[in-house]
Amino acid sequence: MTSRAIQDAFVLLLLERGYEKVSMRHIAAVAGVGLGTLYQYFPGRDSIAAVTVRSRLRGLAARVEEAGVASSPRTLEQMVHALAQALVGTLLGQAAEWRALFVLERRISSSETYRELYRQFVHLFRDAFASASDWPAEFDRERVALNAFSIVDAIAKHALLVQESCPDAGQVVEDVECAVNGYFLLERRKCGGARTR
Amino acid sequence: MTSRAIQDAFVLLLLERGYEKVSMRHIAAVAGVGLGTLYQYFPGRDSIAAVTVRSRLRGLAARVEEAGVASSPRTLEQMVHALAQALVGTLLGQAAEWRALFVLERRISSSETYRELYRQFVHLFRDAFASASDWPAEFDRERVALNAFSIVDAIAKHALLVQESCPDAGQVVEDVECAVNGYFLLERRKCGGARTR
Amino acid sequence: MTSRAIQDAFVLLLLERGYEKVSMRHIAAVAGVGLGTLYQYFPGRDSIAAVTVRSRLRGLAARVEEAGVASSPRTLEQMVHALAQALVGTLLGQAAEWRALFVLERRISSSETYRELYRQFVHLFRDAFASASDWPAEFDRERVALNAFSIVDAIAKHALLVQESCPDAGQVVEDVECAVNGYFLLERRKCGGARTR
Amino acid sequence: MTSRAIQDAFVLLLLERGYEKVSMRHIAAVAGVGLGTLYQYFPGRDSIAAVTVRSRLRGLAARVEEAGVASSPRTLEQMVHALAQALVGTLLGQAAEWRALFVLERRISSSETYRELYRQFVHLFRDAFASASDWPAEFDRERVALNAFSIVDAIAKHALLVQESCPDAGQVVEDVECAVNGYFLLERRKCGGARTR
DNA sequence: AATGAATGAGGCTTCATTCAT
DNA sequence: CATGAATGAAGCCTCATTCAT
Repeated sequence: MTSRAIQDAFVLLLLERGYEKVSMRHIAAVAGVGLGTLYQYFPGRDSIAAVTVRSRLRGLAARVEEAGVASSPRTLEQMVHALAQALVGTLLGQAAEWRALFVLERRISSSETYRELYRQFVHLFRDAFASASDWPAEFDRERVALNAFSIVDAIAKHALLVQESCPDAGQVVEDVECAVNGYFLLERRKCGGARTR
Repeated sequence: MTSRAIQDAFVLLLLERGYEKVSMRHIAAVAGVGLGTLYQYFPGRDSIAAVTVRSRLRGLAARVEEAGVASSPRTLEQMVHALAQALVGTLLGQAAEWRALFVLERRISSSETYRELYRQFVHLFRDAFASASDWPAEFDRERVALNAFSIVDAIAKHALLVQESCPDAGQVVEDVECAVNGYFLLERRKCGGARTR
Repeated sequence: MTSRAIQDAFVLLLLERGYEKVSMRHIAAVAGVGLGTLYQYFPGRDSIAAVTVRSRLRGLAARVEEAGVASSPRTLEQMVHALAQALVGTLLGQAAEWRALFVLERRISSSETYRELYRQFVHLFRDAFASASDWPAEFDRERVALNAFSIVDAIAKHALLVQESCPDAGQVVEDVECAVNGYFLLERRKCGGARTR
Repeated sequence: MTSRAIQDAFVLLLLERGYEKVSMRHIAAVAGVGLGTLYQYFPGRDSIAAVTVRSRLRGLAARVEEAGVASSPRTLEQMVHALAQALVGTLLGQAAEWRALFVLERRISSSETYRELYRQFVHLFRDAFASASDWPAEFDRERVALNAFSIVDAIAKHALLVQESCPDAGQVVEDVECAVNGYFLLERRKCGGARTR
């Protein structure tokens, strides 16, 4: 599809030259379409950036959601592993591209837009966790999912943005699992303690 | 001084608008000088960025060095605390500014330039550590200083670049101390083990 | 055509203001196109000058060539007259313009470019002369054409560049014919002498 | 003298870079004075050009005048030779410089200024000729001197401006003498004819 | 008198966007 | 729908000139 070709061209050039040096002519040339065609699909330059970022993030969310949906019931730990694997694996698999997209996102989205996006991922985590066979009924689903996602997001973005050379995905997944499971443990204790007191 | 006013204006605009959207006319206006004056002090736009970043980093180095120099003798742990306090305190005290400068630096300096800068900080750490009262004579000064600085740098930049809202400086300093002192402990053990064997 | 309009505007302004004072905005305004349009047709300011000069010279060559081509056979003297008439007539007909173009050409073309251009005119003369009914078979075509063209060029450019007020074209043509025919006479004598010896 | 140093610097740069690319900073640097100093001696950039050209031409006139003044009486032919020798010798001795100055003069002087300058040379010739021992009393001094100078000027400028490589001064002087003496001959005949009729 | 820091007009060029085909 | 020629705002930079020291 043409819109997809345009977005792919944009991402390619974003990596090669940085956002401010990606011109509409470049995009059109790489996408293999006419200059005017860009304006048939997008109202302007910034829009290509915004739509591309959002579209890629939707794709990321879809992959993570898919990993969280399973026919057979799973434990919470298995679920954490599956989600972490999907998220971290996808990001580090195309590290440079995702790095560029996240940096760009910081630049173009308002904090409002950003919150909305964040919430989507949190809901996704929430639903996945809730489907786990051993999800503690006493957990505040919204709050726990938010915290869990924050942890995953922090570690993954750190791996992506800070380290010069890309770290090993397996290691990062392990770190994520460790941190999230540790968090769940503490949450359980809090709940239990509150109850038994 | 005029050069300083220009650099200050540049940093201000860098924070407000991002590098690519900082125009020479903007800088001149904010610095309160004529457009041509910019070109009396800097050969061009990129140069303002480069000199500003380097100058700020030299200032940072000076503050850290100052913190490492003391009339009374100090233990290694005290020295680590002093250096970490100075570095982290300075960075997080103006977090947004330093974030912007580090991001910009990634974009404009060659890896060569970057290495040179890194080395300066390592030497600074090396000399400070060597002046500690309990610096282990058996340590390889160069290597140990390099590793110690890398740890500090990693944790500080993480705090600066990754986290959305600025973390508490005291907490970050604690983390840094913990990590560096732990590293020293392991180094000592290695050396001791090697000797007793 | 737009490219032609730009070149015409350039020549007009070249006459009025001199090369260095012809700005892109002036050209655009006089050509009746937008500023950006200039850069659709030419990569930059110098290119407009270069292309314009070359294009006019090609036009000149075309007119001279046309004058040299005739259905009915002609004597060498008639051919010299026809070529001289075409060349001198064209140059002096728009003396100021050609003066400016030649001065500009001196400034922008490398000697290499200049030689290439010169050669084209020489070839043109060579072919025209060779088609004359009484062209001496014993003439070295290349060399004789080169010398003949050099004579014509010298006299024509003198008339164009040196004299303040434009001289009479008829007079200049006469001078040219006289010089070239004289040259042919001497060449014939040399060849004849060589043969009879 | 400072003014002279400035003019010399200007001429040097004029030869190297062409008028439009000679900047005030360049001139100041080459002249070894401060930028502001230029404005103490000349009201502006164009003035440096104008004064320099005029000054050099005055120098030229002085040399020619000197050649025309002699203690011992001389024939008209000797006078022609002396003047031609001085004029052509000076011009071709520094051909590149004079070429640049004459081209520049064309660009900056109004036709009024030019006429004034021309007249000075004509008067100079007039007085020199009048001092010749065999100056024909019946000659109209003004008119004859004007024509004679025009001839000299035309041939000398031709030699200077048109020819790529500098021609031999001796040859040019010979040409000049021949042309001027021929002119005098015809003038004498006219006068004589008018008288005998 | 000499200096050069400061100035801003003006030149070249790029590029997002429009619009007629 | 698709195209790309045309446009002009806006950016970078140079340089003649001024003026306080």
